[in-house]
Amino acid sequence: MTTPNNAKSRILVVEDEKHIAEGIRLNLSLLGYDVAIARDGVLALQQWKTWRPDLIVLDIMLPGIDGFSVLQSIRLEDEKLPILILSAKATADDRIRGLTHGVDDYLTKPFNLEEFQLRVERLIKRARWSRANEAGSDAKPPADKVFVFGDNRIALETGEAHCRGGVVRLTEQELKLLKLFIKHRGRPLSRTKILEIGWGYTGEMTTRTVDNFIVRFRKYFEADPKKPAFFKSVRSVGYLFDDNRPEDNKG
Amino acid sequence: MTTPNNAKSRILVVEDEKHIAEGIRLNLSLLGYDVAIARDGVLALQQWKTWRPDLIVLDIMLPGIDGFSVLQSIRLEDEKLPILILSAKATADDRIRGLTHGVDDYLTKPFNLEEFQLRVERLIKRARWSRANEAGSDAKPPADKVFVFGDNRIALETGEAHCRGGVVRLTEQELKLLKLFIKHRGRPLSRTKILEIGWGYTGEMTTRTVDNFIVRFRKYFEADPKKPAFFKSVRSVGYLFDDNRPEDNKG
DNA sequence: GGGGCTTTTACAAATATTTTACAAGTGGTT
DNA sequence: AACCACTTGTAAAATATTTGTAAAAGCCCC
Repeated sequence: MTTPNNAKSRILVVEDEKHIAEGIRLNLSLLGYDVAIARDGVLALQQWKTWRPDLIVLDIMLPGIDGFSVLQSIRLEDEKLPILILSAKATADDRIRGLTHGVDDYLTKPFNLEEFQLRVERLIKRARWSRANEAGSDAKPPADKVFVFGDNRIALETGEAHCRGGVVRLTEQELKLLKLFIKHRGRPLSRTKILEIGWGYTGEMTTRTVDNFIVRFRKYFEADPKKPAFFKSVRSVGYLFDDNRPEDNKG
Repeated sequence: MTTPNNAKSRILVVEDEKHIAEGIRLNLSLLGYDVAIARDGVLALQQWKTWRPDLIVLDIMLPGIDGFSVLQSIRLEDEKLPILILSAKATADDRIRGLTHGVDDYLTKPFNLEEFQLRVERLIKRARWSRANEAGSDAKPPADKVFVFGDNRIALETGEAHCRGGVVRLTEQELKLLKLFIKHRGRPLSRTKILEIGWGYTGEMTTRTVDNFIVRFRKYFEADPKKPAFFKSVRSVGYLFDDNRPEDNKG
């Protein structure tokens, strides 16, 4: 499967046997990764520091500093960087030793190439998910003080809502829920999620609480509560707050 | 404000051999996890739905629906939930099959207990990192996955389908089935498999349910529903979703 | 103890899914 | 080509599930 890579992920291969290293490099390159090779532990650490790879494929048997030391050294500074160990021997004890030190995956040589590729892809994918929030991405600024949609104007600080029909003072819970919807505007929110975030409930529960709030919101803010334009329900999921912004300047 | 996320992590163990299951439960409990056991595939899916575990330990050989169907069924709805496979046999092919379907880790029975524990902890830890940004605090994952075929555009996250004839909001079941087809595009899917993965049914059954969904899909997405270009039927087998992609790169 | 919320309860209404029933299609065999 | 034994397509009826809503019951704070 071709991955639509915006930025190629970087993989550092630490392996002293040149032909193996090159083989791996070739393969990962074909998968669309940016690959670098380090032939010993010192170079590995150096590369890791300067090049900041997204994944490290690490041979355990290395000249000089051995793989485990490299591993531990890295883990002192980066807890999350995915590391996949390649090893000739692999007793349970070896694997345990690796896992204890924060290895993510463990393959024994000779390994099946396809399996290797799949494992690499999986690790990279997971790391991406993790990293998503790290950089803060381009989160929509959740509106400063006043949020406007349709004919409605809501002062998020004070909870004063100007809508068709006059001014309403929103209650605390209403405001909380409304903020939640605003934050997630444009995508469906499951009832469970809503209850979890807004109420701290957990697990399965049946309550019509949320629905009642929705009813109220629709009364306040919808031109025709029977045909909601903003607070739409998504059957068997929950609700979707859709502020029909004329132009959604994305990105 | 701060979400009440102090709760113990939940682990669902899917395993039919009672003494193994209990052994695992005991061990994981001692590590401080909340453990539940499901003795077959159907129960597993049920538990997963209602209990929302943070990790699933899945035996492949199960009575009724097999582990892979359970796996696939879950992956249709949750891409990220960490899943660790336990299996008696473990050829490279088995592992590849698992990894292809989004398995996170693969252990062969009999396994070393300590290794098992370490792997579980690692998976849980990583999943926590990933989950941090989910909906808990801020922001939204940047990319919506959109699948395109013919004149149709389907937002897989929200279930909004743009097709000839306008936009349709797909129902849960439609979406689930559609994802299943997309995942298996180009390959025929037997009715039985479809029912197993998409519905959790097991055994022999006669129902026209699937066909009805197909009818609907064809109505939504086919230029000429009578001569389907995408949702083809394969006589005496089932259906085949064929997105006529110009080129399917990758060998 | 009253007033203003919030949550639960209890149905009615809306919508989705599954079954039923039958028409239509397919392939193989004479 | 006509027949048979299936298999698939489809609509409509029957079920099942999910939402909408009001009214009753709980809570909490003066």
